[in-house]
Amino acid sequence: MVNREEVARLAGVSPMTVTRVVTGKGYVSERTREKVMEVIDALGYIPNKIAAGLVSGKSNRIAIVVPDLSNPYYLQVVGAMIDEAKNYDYVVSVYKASEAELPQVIESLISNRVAGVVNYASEFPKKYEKHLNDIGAKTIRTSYFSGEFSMELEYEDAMRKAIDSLIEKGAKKIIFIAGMMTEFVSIDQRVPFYKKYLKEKGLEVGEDSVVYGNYPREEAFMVGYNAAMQLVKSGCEFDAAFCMNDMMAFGVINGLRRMGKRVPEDVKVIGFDNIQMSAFFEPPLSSIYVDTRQEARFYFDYIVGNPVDYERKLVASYVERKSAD
Amino acid sequence: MVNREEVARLAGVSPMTVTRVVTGKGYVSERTREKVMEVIDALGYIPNKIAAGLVSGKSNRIAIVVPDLSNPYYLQVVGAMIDEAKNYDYVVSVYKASEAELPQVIESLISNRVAGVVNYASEFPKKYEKHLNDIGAKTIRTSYFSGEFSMELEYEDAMRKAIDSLIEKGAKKIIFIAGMMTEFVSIDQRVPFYKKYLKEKGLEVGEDSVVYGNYPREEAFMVGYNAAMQLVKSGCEFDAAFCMNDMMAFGVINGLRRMGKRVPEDVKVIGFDNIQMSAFFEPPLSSIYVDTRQEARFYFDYIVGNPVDYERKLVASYVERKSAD
DNA sequence: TTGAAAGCGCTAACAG
DNA sequence: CTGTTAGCGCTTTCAA
Repeated sequence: MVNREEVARLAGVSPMTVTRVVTGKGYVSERTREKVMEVIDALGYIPNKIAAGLVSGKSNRIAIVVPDLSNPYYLQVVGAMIDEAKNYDYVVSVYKASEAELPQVIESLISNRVAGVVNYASEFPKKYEKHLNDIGAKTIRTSYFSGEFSMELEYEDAMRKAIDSLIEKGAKKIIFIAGMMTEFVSIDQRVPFYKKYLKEKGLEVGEDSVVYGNYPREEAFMVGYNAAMQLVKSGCEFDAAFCMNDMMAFGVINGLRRMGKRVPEDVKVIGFDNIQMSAFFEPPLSSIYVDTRQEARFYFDYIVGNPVDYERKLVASYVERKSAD
Repeated sequence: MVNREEVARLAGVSPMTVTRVVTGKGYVSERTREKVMEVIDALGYIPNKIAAGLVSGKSNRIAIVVPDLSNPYYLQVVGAMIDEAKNYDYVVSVYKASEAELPQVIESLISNRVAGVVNYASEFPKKYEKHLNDIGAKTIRTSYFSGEFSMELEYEDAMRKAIDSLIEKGAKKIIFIAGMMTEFVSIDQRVPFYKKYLKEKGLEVGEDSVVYGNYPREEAFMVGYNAAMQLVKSGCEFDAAFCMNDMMAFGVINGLRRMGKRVPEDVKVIGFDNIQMSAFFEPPLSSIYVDTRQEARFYFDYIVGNPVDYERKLVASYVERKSAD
């Protein structure tokens, strides 16, 4: 493999000059730069970033850890991160990790000196806090779990609109299909707000109003599907369901259908995330969402240390479609 | 950041001994090993793989490059690769790259000394062949494009079954929605076989029998959606459609519906990949697929250099569901 | 079974 | 504007 030294020799300069040309840092005369570039092209020299990273202690890698690759929402975020990363010559790696696997993944990230970690999987193990700090990695727990990277997520307005609309259309018993284990949901602001607002509106909120589940250990779709079947079998008389994400909502709709219920006639369904498919599903799915591109941009600005001149706040919107009509 | 030297000092051994304990290579007495492990745990020492990689010239990273993150099929493969990777302590990074972006991505992979690249995006630029070879990276172009990593993909049997079934149910004009640009499809074996077998069966195969498109520049779903609308608008009298992948098929079904056609009554639709959703879509989608886990296993065996004692051949299956009934 | 020396390819810091 | 020196933290190789 051709290295800096070889380039330097052929170009008749010192290795350091080659570095200057390659990194674009420091002064190099136009003539020298051209000469060096020629040699680089001729030899097909590709700098070894491993070595560079060793010295500088930095890498240009950003990791994004998700619990469930079958959920298009994460991929939307990943996609947005990747697009954003191109502007800064960063590279995004995706990891799938359950809560149990997270430590192993984090350790690997530390070994590899990532520049930043966006973690949708679960809490960062406390144990690695110092390490992550030592290597200067910026950590972000997804906003759903109000993390160390503070960004305000304004869901309440959108949820209010959604619930108002359901009530207006005659909904009496609105279920929240959280689909996750209790511990997960407990850090999320949506369930508490749902309860609060329903009470405010004088609607019934019972023990059975929130359905927990096995997500992300199980795939969102299946969680929703099974939840809906269970719910109907148990004789619960609900006429609307909020789902923690769109994939879950698709599962719920299919589960309901399987049990002979019609959406939206018998049960109205609303999801979160507004993934692309939602507009095309049958029936088109109502959903609440925040702008993924924006979300990615926030994360990125934080990780690369861009000066932030805007308010760190994401406001959710409600999109009504046939599934809640 | 605590390093090998510090561990060595506290454990009263040489740095080299620490390395031996950490890597598990070379002889260390049980007593020494225990002592070292204690210090490692106490200090929370995490080896720096960047440095290790620099010396050894190897990494434990495998890259997988896809053209379209919104296509669940790729994610299924990615998921399978990740699961497989765990058995070998490898890490999988995912990259999204259009044909134009591929060189940049490959260059980055070379700079970072990846151990292997699974490339679904497009052809490897010839230019980097030598580099990839120099760093010992195993390259795999996806099997769809009969790549340098030879693995036989047996689609014909499944396609034959699918087409037979369509004909049996009265299909007269079967369209193939390739959805990709011509150059892409030209390396794929499916379109030629489709044409050949249709002729064999005495069915009409005209200019308009294969629909090309903008995938992966555009998302599969949208490509399918638009293709279906166009097709109907153009007055084409087709009664069945093969789609290059399931997401495209979903798009097609929704496009048809939009134009007032019923699936499967007016048009029968079959996809490729058999992603999880397909079983739950309305109507459930017929599909042709190969076993993703197996595919991932093959790739992995090749990359890590496992001895291969099985035939490198993947046989596709046809799953019939309501969309083609 | 353990240790010492050499160096991977690069950047940082300083000197010219 | 360009070069020199000194490592980054680890593995490889050889010697004890």
